[in-house]
Amino acid sequence: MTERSGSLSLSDVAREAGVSLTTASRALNDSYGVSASTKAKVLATAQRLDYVVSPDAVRLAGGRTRRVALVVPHIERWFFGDIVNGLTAVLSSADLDLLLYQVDSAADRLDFFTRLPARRKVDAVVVVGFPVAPREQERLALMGVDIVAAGGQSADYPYVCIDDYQAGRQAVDHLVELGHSRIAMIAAHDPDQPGWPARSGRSEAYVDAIAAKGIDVDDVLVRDVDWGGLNAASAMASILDAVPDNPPTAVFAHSDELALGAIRTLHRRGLRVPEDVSVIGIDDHPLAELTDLTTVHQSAREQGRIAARLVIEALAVRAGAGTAPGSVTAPTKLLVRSTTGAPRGAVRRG
Amino acid sequence: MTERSGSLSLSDVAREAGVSLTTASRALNDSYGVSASTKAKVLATAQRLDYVVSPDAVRLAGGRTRRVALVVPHIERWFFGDIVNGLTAVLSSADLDLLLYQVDSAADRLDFFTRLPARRKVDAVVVVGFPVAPREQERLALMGVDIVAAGGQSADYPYVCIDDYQAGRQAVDHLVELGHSRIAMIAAHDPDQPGWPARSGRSEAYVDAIAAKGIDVDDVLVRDVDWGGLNAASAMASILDAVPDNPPTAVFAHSDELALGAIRTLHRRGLRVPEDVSVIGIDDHPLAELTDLTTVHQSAREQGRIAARLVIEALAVRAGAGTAPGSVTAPTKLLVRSTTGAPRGAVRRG
DNA sequence: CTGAAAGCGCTTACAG
DNA sequence: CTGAAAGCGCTTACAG
Repeated sequence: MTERSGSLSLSDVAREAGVSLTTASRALNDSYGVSASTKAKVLATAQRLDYVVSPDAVRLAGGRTRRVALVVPHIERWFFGDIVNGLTAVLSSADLDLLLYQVDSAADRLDFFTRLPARRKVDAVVVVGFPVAPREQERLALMGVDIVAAGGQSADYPYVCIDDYQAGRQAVDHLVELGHSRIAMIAAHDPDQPGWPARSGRSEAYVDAIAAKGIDVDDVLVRDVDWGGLNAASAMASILDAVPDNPPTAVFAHSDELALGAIRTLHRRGLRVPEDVSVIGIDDHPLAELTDLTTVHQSAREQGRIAARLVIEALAVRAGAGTAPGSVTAPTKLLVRSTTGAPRGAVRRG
Repeated sequence: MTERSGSLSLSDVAREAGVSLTTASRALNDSYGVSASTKAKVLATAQRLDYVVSPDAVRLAGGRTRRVALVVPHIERWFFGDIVNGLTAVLSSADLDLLLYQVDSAADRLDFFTRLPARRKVDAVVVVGFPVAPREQERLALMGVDIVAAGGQSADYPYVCIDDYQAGRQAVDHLVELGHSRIAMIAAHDPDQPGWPARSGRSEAYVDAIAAKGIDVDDVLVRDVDWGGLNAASAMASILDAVPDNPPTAVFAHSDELALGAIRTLHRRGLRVPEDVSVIGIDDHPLAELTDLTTVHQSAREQGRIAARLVIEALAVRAGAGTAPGSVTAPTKLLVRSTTGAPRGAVRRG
């Protein structure tokens, strides 16, 4: 029952500094109407006493909570984990706490969106990796919290994400430039997050890049799978089985994990990478370096950091400072390693 | 400024139910001294009105926050991410919120341990993957919060983790039983988390398993590296270079990522796995399945779930119910896939 | 079993 | 520029 372990309150600071509670509060909050000298005195006292504000009291009294909710699916996956990593780093340096809500399934989402709004627990929410449905947007709007999207766009919220079409072009154009014309694609989608439109940018890029070469897309070379390396492995096998006499010379996978799955199947079928088949992914997953996978790099961590900054800016605006945050598109970059090369024919020609 | 978006308070429920604020509070909190009928009436009213308690008010008034802090390093790594996944799943079903604190460096830790205690923001803290130093234990004790350790033991806190020695024995014994006697080991440690003693259990197991066969450990076959596949790749190269005429016939890596790094070097040196060298890891990382890696399986997610239950039990005890949580050792299991086999000699003998 | 009252630590009109 | 006072939504002695 040793509840209060020595932590002192604002009134302690006020008394010690010789001012009223009101003034102490204003000084600490940079409110208007406090002389410079008084403010300095209060700040110094607070510092000396190691005073730390009680977020709960602030919230109850109508102030900000200094808490932000992070709504994220599949936190165990590299991309999301790295976003969280970057996010927490800058959020904590701004003295903001992070409430984590994992929403893998549709049920989780419903639960989150119906529960959070009940009592405002946070000042802002960061939605990672999935689009917010119209009804969910309404609930969020009702709360009056600031919202930021990371790893994708959503509604009109400020966002940070890569340009999926651009990333796709970087990957497929690389294959095309190498001389490939028979290029397979393994596209991914998350069955629990239907309607995520961004991913399709990668598919559009594939179609365009190939069309630019005057070739029609051969649907038999395209597979759409649930997320996961194993599914990609099956998809690759399925493609190979469908065109035994005329296999693709290259594979564009929507992600590195998918690419790794495809490579596994290729190896099992006795095909060499890249001699027989080139493979490229997107992400630059930590394992991509370990497996010498050619890929299109993106930094999830940096996107997390940017999302945090977007939140901080939005909070500042609300507090009457700064300007509304603008969305940012994170850069992507082709990283040629050892899983792509010129197709056989091209080599022979040399 | 539309602050309160229709969320109603306990007094609304009390009025509606025709009881006092006090009684309403007691009914909702299962406190003693409320007739069954009154309690039922209050509960029904609260339900009907969609009442949700304000955690901040509760906390301020001296109640519980229903928040738990998770202190975890490297959340982007599979093991930690999966622990978080399991943890959030059961915590949220118990209506507990999770505050995430990432502590990768020593500076992060200092920051966390000095800041959190200032104002109790949580009822419990789950420490994942690193030991709590004595001074940190003191700060935590001062807060009067419940503490649970996951992914390792720490002080006298209830914990959930695997038996590292046991896991190590399962891995090395497998190699020994296959007929290997020249077994290398790539051990890992996190430079940012010195003093984590659990890992050494894996090393002890290596020594014992080999000694049990009457063989002395050859230090030239052992490397201790910073966490990460690339470091393991270098370590493997270093081992091979050290004993060019008498290379190991098997490698025991402390984790799957390390094992994958070792395999990469083996392949680059033209060595086949498992024909020339067997490799085994520990974890059963998602990629282990994709790479057919033989390993010792452990479920990080399950450990996360168990940690959450430990927290819930501890909170119940504090509320006067249930019994103190007991620590649990999560099971591990050898999973033979395709990276281990009998050594050449043994094969020839057959 | 039930209720009136004080208090948790702040912020914010409202008056100087 | 500064302060006394009310109130945020709860819990918990203290009295019935």
